Amino acid sequence: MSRPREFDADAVLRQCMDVFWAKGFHATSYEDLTRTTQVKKQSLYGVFKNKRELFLKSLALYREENLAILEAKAAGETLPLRRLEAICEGVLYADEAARQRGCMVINSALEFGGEDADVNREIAQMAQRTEALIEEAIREGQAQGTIASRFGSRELAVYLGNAINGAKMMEKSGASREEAAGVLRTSIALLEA
Amino acid sequence: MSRPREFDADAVLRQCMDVFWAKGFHATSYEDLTRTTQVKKQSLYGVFKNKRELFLKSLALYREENLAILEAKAAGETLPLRRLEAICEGVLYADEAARQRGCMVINSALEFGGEDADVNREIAQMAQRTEALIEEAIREGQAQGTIASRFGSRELAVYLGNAINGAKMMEKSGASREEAAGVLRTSIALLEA
DNA sequence: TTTATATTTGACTACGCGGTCAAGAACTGA
DNA sequence: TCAGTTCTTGACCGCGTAGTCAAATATAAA
Repeated sequence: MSRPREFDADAVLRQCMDVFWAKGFHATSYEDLTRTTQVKKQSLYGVFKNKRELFLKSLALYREENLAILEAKAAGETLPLRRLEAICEGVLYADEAARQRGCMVINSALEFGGEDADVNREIAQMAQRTEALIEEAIREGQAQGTIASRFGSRELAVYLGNAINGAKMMEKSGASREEAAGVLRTSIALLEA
Repeated sequence: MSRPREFDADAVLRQCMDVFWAKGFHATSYEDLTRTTQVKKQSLYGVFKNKRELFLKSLALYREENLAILEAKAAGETLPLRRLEAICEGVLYADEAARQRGCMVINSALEFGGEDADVNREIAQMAQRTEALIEEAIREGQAQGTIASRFGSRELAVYLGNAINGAKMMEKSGASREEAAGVLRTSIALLEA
C-alpha cells in the first residue's frame, strides 16, 4: 500500500533516549537527534509527533528498562538486607559514562521542576515502584527481626528511597561509585536491628 | 570624573539571583533579567561581563547567604541532636514558593551535570561546609553518647548530607514540607545511640 | 565652561531553535 | 502498468537568544 519505513522506530527511540538522558530535554536539539539517529527530522515527526512526545516516550522507556532491571536484581535475593543491598547496587551505574549522566527520571524531575504533569507521572511511577520494592524487603526484615521495628515499613522505605535519590545525585555531580555506594551502605546499615 | 551608576549593583545581583534560582541558568533570558531588575542589558554588561559571570556571582551569593543562615541556626543549639535537627530545618524552606524552587546549588549541579568547573567549585564549597557543620555535631554527640559510635563521624556526616540533598530534591519535585521534614527526622532518628 | 569618562538606551547582528512545507521517491494492491 | 499512500529530503519560516555597537546623556575634575 505504501512506502515502508527505512529505520527501526524502537532502535531510534532508544538512541533518542540516550541523547535525552545525557543532555536533558531543553539542551538536546533536533540536530542532536538527527545526527545520532541518522534519521531526518521529518521522519521522526512521522513517528513521534514532536520533541516533547519523543521525550516522554524516551522517559517511559528509561523507566521501564530500569525498573525491570531493579526488580530482577531484587528477586534474586531472599534475605531482606541483601535484597536492599541489591536494590541499592542496582540503582548505581557501573560505567563511568552512565554515572555522569545520572538518573534520567531525577534529571527530568529537576529540569521540569514539578511543573509538567506528564513528567510528574513518570517520576511518581518510578518512585512508587522502587519504594514498593524496598518496603516489601523491609517488612520481611522486620518480621524476621533483622531490621529495626521501631519505625514503620513505609517510613523506612521513604527514608531509603530518599537516600537513593541523594546517591543518584552524588553520582551525577562527579562522585565516584565507591562514594555513592558507601553512603547507601551506611544508610542500610543504620536500618539493622 | 564620570557618570555615576543609577542602580544598586548589589540589589540588582540579588534580584538576578532570584530569577536564576527560580528558572535555572539556560532558561533565564536577558529579557527576564532586565524585566525584573528594570536595568537595561548593556548596563548589566557594564557590571557583570556576561550572563555566565552574572550567574556565577548569583550562585556565590546564594551559597553565602544560605550557609550563613545555616551556621547561625546551628550555633543556636548546644545539644548535638537538636543541632542536627536545626540544620535539617534550616535547609528546608518555609514558604511554598521557595520550596518549589528547591536549592539553587543542587539545581545548578544537575543543570550543569558536573561539566562546569566553576559551578562544581560552588557545589563542593556548599557540601563541604554543610558537612563540616554536621560532622562537628555528630562528633560531639558521639562523645556524649547520644549518637551511635559504631560509625565514623565523617561517614555519618556524608550520610546525613546525602539525606539532606535527597530532601531538597523532594521539595523541588512537589513534596510537602512535612514529607521532606519527616524523611530528615527519620534520618536523624536512626543516628541515635 | 570645558573636557574626559562612564552609563544609558535602543537598535542591531548572527545564530540556533522547534516546527512546517512541498516535491520527489518507494512500495503495494489493483 | 498504474494509482494511491506513506516515507524521505532539504529548503524554509518565525521566533527568541546572547551579545555588540554607536549615539546620547550625565557627572566631576580641570
